[in-house]
Amino acid sequence: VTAGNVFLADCPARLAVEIIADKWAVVVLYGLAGQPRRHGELAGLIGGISKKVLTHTLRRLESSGLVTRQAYAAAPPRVEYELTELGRTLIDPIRTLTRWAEANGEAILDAQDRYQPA
Amino acid sequence: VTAGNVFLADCPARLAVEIIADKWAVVVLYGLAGQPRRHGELAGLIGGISKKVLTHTLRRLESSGLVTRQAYAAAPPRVEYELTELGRTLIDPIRTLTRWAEANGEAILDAQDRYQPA
DNA sequence: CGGTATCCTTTTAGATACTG
DNA sequence: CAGTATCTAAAAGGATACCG
Repeated sequence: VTAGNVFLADCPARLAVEIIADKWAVVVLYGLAGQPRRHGELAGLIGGISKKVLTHTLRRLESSGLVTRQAYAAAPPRVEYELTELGRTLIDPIRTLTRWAEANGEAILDAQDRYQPA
Repeated sequence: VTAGNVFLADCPARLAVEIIADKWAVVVLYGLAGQPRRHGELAGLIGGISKKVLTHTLRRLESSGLVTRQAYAAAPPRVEYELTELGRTLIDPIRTLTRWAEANGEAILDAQDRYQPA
């Protein structure tokens, strides 16, 4: 539900954007692209994310139908997270974004260095 | 700087993603797509954003080289915000994302309704 | 290993009032 | 109109310890 090209409050598109407009969510989804991953494996790949936040992020993605959680009864425990069909459809848009980021990250850092508040 | 398809901490792509992985930043950029906009005009289009947060978001986008701010000396004041060349290159990736959101927003809402914590 | 629980600090954001 | 200042509430996130 958009007017022209601008979001209106409370439209579905805006709600969905709120889900993915999250630093950790994007990084976690990207980490799950291609193959299922275990909790600790994801933490290692991402770097700098605490267990608490990773778990919380995964739960939120799970509750939104983007990720599945599969626990295998064993000692030590083994839990695998995997993108759902819906989650996989998000990877392309994310890749578009990360390609942009890789191409323009330096430009942004340069701009930040040069920026003088008026 | 990525290993396989996963972000490593502190790479430029990750930093750039942090800039755009922000609810308000995405919405504001989208609001500026197509034409320059005044402060109050943006606030009205977006809905539910306070002046303080809108100003802060615009400053951050400005400091990252994505938006320019042009103040015209007059009474009452007139300030226009416009995407930079760099900012305009971000609109396509954002559109890809919002198209996904519009197509899948309902599916996410449904999943959230059905979700039962294990 | 994959969590939870607790504590604490930082960040984010809303409301309101005021200014050039 | 566009913004700043102040205050406050709420959310996010890190650290650490503990549990099945």
